[in-house]
Amino acid sequence: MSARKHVIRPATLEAIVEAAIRVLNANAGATMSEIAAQAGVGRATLHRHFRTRDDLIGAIGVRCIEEMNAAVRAAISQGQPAVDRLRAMFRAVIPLGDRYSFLGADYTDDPTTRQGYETQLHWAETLVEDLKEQGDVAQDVPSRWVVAQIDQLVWTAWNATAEGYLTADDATELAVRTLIDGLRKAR
Amino acid sequence: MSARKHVIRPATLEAIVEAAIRVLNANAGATMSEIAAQAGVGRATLHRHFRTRDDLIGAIGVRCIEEMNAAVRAAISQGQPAVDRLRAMFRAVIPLGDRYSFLGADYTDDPTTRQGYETQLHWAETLVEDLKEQGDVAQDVPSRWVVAQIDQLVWTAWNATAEGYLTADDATELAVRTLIDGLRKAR
DNA sequence: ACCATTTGAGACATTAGTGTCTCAAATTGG
DNA sequence: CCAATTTGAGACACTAATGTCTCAAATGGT
Repeated sequence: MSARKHVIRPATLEAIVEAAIRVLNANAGATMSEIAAQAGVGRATLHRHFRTRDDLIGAIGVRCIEEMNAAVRAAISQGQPAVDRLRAMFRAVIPLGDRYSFLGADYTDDPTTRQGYETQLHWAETLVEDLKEQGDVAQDVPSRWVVAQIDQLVWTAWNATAEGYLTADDATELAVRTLIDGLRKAR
Repeated sequence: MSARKHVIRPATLEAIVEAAIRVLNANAGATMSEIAAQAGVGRATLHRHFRTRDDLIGAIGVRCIEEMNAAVRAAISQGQPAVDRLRAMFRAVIPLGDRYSFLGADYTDDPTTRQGYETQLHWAETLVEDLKEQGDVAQDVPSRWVVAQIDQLVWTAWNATAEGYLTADDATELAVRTLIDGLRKAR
């Protein structure tokens, strides 16, 4: 990101970023041409505002992560019990699945992205600690396992809604239930 | 796969396949040169036995899937209760994680691969049906969700052992427990 | 309506990877 | 130990994508 002489037009920026997210989620190896075409923008314009492909990927990576962190922050309130925070987090993040799922595949080493990711991780870790304290998760389960499980559940839940066999709400409920109580039977 | 005039030497074939699996798991976009180098083999030899890159990927894809299916088949016996089959499957598959994890990323449309994948899926589906019948999984949970969960658990479990915070046995046990009973507390 | 500035289109050089080929050297089986 | 055949190394043509540049045309602010 950066433009010296050229100032990007907001509409152009918007078109590029949205197209890039859309296209890269469909195909992590998509080319600049494809992205430009989908954005309805000349390929040169892409390079004008994002010198290299990595710049572009880095920029939208940052955007997605911040979008996600913002959604989570907006969805939870401090006093809530841990399980409710977990549920709120799922509810906030699952609808965003189709926007940020490319982040896993198109790995970037951008420092800002990495930092945003650290924030998420840290947030998840404290959530897990709270879940343990309140007896929602057994103490003997490694926290890293729980965090990994939460990550995977978000992905599975997004997939389930994308494939259409669950609504976002049902997926949220099922994710919480799977993590805490398992699938044996409802309680 | 296929060689008209040249017959591949078993040692060469082995070196190539193993290197390809290793390298592609580390980096799904790895080049033929990298694979050849890692196999200690000339790049031309790669092309001699696998005309195109897709041929190579297809071939090792088939190999991995068959390896996996064989491991599962060997690990379970017919009369077993569903939960035990589930456990046996985890135990058999988790150690193979580092070999077949590239299959998800480096997507191939090879018909044989696809068929092997269908076999796995079908197998998993009947397992889930049996789990439901025996009351290990609630009837109201969509089977696709359960299958997806199992898939994810294999991956998470492999990851956990790769990162070293769980032994293969502990990961197996935890995976079963997570799926059936959830993480609230041991029973 | 004008002027400054961004944009689109296309030409261009560059790079990286693929796939083919040839020939000398190494390996294997008999 | 010899003959047949695979292998390695390098040259080669080809393709696809990246990134740069220029200039005419569209756009937006005033």
